[in-house]
Amino acid sequence: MHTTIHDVAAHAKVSTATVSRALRGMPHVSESTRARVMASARDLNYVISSAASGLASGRTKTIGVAAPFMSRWFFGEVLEGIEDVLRAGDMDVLLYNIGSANRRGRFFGELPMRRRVDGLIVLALPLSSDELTALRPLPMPVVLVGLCADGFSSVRIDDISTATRATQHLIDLGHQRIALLGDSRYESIAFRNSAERRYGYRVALMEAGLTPDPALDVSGPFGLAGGSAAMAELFGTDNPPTAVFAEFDEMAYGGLRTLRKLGLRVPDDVSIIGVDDHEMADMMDLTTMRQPVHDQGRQAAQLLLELLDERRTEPVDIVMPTELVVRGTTGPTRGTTP
Amino acid sequence: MHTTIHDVAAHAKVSTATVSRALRGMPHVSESTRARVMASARDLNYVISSAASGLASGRTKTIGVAAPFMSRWFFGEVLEGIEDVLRAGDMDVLLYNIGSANRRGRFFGELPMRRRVDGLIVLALPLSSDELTALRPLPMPVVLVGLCADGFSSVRIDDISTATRATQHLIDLGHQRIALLGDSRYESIAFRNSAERRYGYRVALMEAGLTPDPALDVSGPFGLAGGSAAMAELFGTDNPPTAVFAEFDEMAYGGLRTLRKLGLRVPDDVSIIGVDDHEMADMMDLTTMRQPVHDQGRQAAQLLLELLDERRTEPVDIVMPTELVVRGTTGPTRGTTP
DNA sequence: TTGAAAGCGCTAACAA
DNA sequence: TTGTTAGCGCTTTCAA
Repeated sequence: MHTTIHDVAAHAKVSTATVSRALRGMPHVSESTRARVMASARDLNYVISSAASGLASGRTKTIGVAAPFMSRWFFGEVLEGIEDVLRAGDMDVLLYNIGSANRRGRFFGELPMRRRVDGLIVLALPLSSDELTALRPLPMPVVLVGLCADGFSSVRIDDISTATRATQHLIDLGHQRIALLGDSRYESIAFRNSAERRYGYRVALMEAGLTPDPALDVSGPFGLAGGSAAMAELFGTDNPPTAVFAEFDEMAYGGLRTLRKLGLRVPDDVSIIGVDDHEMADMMDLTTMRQPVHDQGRQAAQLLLELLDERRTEPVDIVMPTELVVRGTTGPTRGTTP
Repeated sequence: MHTTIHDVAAHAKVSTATVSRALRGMPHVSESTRARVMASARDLNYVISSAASGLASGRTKTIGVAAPFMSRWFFGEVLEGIEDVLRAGDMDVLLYNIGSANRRGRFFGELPMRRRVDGLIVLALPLSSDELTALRPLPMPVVLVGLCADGFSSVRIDDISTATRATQHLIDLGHQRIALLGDSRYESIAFRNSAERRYGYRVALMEAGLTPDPALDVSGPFGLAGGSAAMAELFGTDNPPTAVFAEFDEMAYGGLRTLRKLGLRVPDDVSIIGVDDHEMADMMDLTTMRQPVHDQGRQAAQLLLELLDERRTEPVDIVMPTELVVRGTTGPTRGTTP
């Protein structure tokens, strides 16, 4: 059927043990033997059986990536970064979509990846403490992306200071009534990103001597529609804001649509700033806090590789920088600038 | 270390063969035995070793998904559909990013997925005939998404008629000078989507008695920037079009940006239509030909499962419907409507 | 530096 | 319906 290590061994006139050693680049194989083995492998079009190799060695050369969605920009970018680094490290990537409550329950309840992967990357998922507890005894390195938790390695941005700087940008432009447009989905289990961005927003207000107005704190389900609805809520009141900090660019887009429909001009009537520097932000001329997304994926994968070969043994929390990108959706208030 | 099938067998007081049968839902196991085995497995927190199972059975319960990018909207949507169906069929998804020439060469040259997966889905990738030839002898079912080729199963839309209908929509509005804004990347190896969309555009023009003007056939690399540049090229001439058919929504967005920068109004000065109904199309108020993306992923996975358990043995070419979605970027020409 | 041989944890005949 | 047993194709001692 398939060429096996035996075929290669016979062809190269060595034992299967030597083939195994030669092909994996292990020491104590003479150069001439190694060359002969590699040539045989190539000639016979040999591919290792990962099942056999995994069974014998206990290593799968595969890492799992778990995420609550696959179709969102953030995921694709991070995944690409992860795949890049892992493939270069000769690892495969196995996907776990744990978007639905069902899937998610199974994933943390049964931990079906246990014998399937050598390591795990968990993506931008708000984790309950039960879920973290489930993950802790896993006999493999785990890296979180977009969040952090005690005892786990992680790669993320500083959501608090990012939100503070975004809000500060609006304050610097003279705005006083600044709304928060947030993601409502995970309020119950305290989605860190969202909770921290909200916190950072409040910090900026307080530092400027402004009092957060609960009426200016609105949220909707993540995405364009949620942003759209939340913005409509803000402008359904008689004392709307002059500026809005949206927790995610994609929600800002939805907000922009609502503003346009209401006939409000941006930034003349309302300023808006997001977070991400999403691929369409430039197109939408959206002022935003840029975060390195692709690189977070690369870093996470790199970290996992280091954890795997024990170049690193202690968990680390890698915080990547964010950057204010000023575009056309933020400007001075009408009130303060003549 | 880990609980194995032996532990479960001992605990349930049966042989490992019976455990294997019971857990896999095979026939000829008494209900009481099956229940006992399942209880033991649960009690012992047993997870099968896919390596051992794969080695013994020859099946990996994994399918590979190869794509030239991970970070694009189309990929994420399709992937989500694929993952959904496969996970329900108890299959894992392994990722192969073959975006770079390097990766791509290795993938088709070595076929590293040979012993790793039971089936393969190839995504929206223009395949050279050499690459198709490399794929053909694979001893596993292969399903193509977004393209089709002799002897392979596929799921796609009819690019030709989709382009024809898009162009027809512009013609119906009275336009005569209609440009094509295309993807230049794969011209050399005849990227089907692009080539067929271009062909469909020409068909519509000819049928309407219009002569395709080479000056109105522009292209740039896929994406916002490419669309932007191609549109600039169109309006750098002294006889620009009154309407533009963009092969992809994402290129239409880029085109829209250029039009806005040039101070041209849409649709008063220029109409534009895309293909996809990308997630932002509604936001951008873009008229487009909608294609079912998530569903193409689901269908492809479904097809693969059927091929795997031999409910289906012959390749099929599934063509999914597209639909004109009229929004605000297309309207009558100024010339023809007073 | 190389080889012989004992598993790794399952599945699949075959037998009972 | 259940058990026995021989592999599946590697890796990894241990010896040579």
